[in-house]
Amino acid sequence: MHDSPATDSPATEMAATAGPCAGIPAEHMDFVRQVLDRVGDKWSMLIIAVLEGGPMRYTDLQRHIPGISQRMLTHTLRQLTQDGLITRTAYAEVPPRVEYALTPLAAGLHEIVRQLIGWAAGHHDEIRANRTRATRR
Amino acid sequence: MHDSPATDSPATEMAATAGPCAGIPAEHMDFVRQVLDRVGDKWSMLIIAVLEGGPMRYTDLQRHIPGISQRMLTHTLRQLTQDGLITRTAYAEVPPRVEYALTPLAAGLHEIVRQLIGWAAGHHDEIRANRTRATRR
DNA sequence: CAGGATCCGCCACGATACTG
DNA sequence: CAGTATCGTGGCGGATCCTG
Repeated sequence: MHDSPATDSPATEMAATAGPCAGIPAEHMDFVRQVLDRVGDKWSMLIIAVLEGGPMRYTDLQRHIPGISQRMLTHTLRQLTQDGLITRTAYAEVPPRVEYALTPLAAGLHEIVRQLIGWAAGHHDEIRANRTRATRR
Repeated sequence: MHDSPATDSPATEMAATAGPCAGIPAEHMDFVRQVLDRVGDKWSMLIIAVLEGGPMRYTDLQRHIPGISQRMLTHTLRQLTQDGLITRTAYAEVPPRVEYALTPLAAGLHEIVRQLIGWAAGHHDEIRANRTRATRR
């Protein structure tokens, strides 16, 4: 990265400025990648999806998400909380109780991801066909 | 992967049916995950973004995407071609020439991802603030 | 020029055991 | 109940060499 915008090789035709995303400066790239990674993460979206049904406790989350381990649950929960996508509320009671809930920020993200899922579902058969087609080669 | 046993022990109470996404059957889950993985992939979206500027050759792609290795370029290109997101056209010439181009299918996906990027850019500072705030802890 | 094959480091993820 | 700590492993991704 770090392509000099103005003073680069004169012979080479530049496309990095206009190519990549038609306006996304390279400085934002790493950040966008972080968001994409979070979305592409195996559990993040699952947790958000589950949380859509209302606030939930640690153990409940674990019970509602079949394959997840404590480590990953805690880890993902941390990341999401850190990003401000969910809130963590701990009640100082005799039996410790902690509830996780979505923030409005998460709603916007989830909405977009929902579109993505819709797209995936819509072109499911199409991609499926292409994929099995290549299997034969 | 391979997280969904589907037919598990009868004694275990199932939550996967109603919990996860309030309408997304578990059967589609694995497929949706595959799409999300592809989106969250480090290079896929970069390649698609670069290809938006028109068809491009192997070496050109390599030159336009700073950190990518041949292995990953070839690998990702394969996957995308296999999914029908891009097309591979090889010209039988003395200096071998291969061009990659986007399919209309990719346009739809890229459009959604663009929204995602827009969202990321829009809430960039917000997330950034939350993140640095947690750094102090 | 476009890629296949191979080796390897790294870390994301999972399973287990322990704690406040 | 809600985590933390530690260890082991798989595979993702990079570097390098070689081929059609």
